[in-house]
Amino acid sequence: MTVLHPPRPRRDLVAPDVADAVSVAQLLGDRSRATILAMLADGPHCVCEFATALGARENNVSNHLARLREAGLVRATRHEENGRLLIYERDEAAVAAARTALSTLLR
Amino acid sequence: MTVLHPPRPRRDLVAPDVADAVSVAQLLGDRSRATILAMLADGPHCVCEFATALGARENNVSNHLARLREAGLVRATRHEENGRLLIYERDEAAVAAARTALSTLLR
DNA sequence: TTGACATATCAGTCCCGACTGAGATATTCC
DNA sequence: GGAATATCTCAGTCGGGACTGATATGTCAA
Repeated sequence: MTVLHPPRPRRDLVAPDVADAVSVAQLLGDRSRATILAMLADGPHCVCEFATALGARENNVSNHLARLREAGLVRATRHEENGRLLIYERDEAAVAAARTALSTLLR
Repeated sequence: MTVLHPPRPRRDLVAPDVADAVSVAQLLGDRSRATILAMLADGPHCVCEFATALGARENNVSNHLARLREAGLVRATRHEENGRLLIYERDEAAVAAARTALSTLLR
């Protein structure tokens, strides 16, 4: 398997734009946020469920959810019967876009 | 669109294992490493080509390549005609596994 | 209305990881 | 052999981001 490459390095290569994929990867690069997104794959959950599953404090989890919210990957609604609970669910369009960005980067 | 969720939070949820996807995401969460992987999508390159394309110093790029090497995503071989050059190429199997891990996380 | 529950916000601390500078190793050319 | 090129390694610095502690906001129940 011969490696094809000019004997003289090219100095005119331009770096592709990877900004979108990088910002998504930064979000997924934290265990708490990755776990949250994985748990949301099979339905919505409230903050305290993430906290107990992760063994993390709720304000900590809340911070991570804020990051995911600002990125548009999740959204929050109040529970209809128990209004104390904030129910988080994935924004499937945004998640699909994130998946595409990462897949494209590794294409 | 009604949110389905029990009025009492579940305390028995177990966090899924996301370790593989997280470590891949941590690698992609840096602009330099993401750019390197993207550039490698269309053929091998040497360190100095990444450095010029990124506007980064070569020892810096070398550090990022070491991280990618340790993760098994890339490998290095000497150039046949110009042995001073180290040619990096992607390990397509490892890249495919990384893509799968991320896609599964966002499934 | 008071208290408990669920979550958010904010300031402060701390640690990991990206970058720098310097020096070492490997290869080619003269 | 010695100079030049290409890359690596390592110690040190610095900033961003994750966590903590405390407090604020909103909701329900008695």
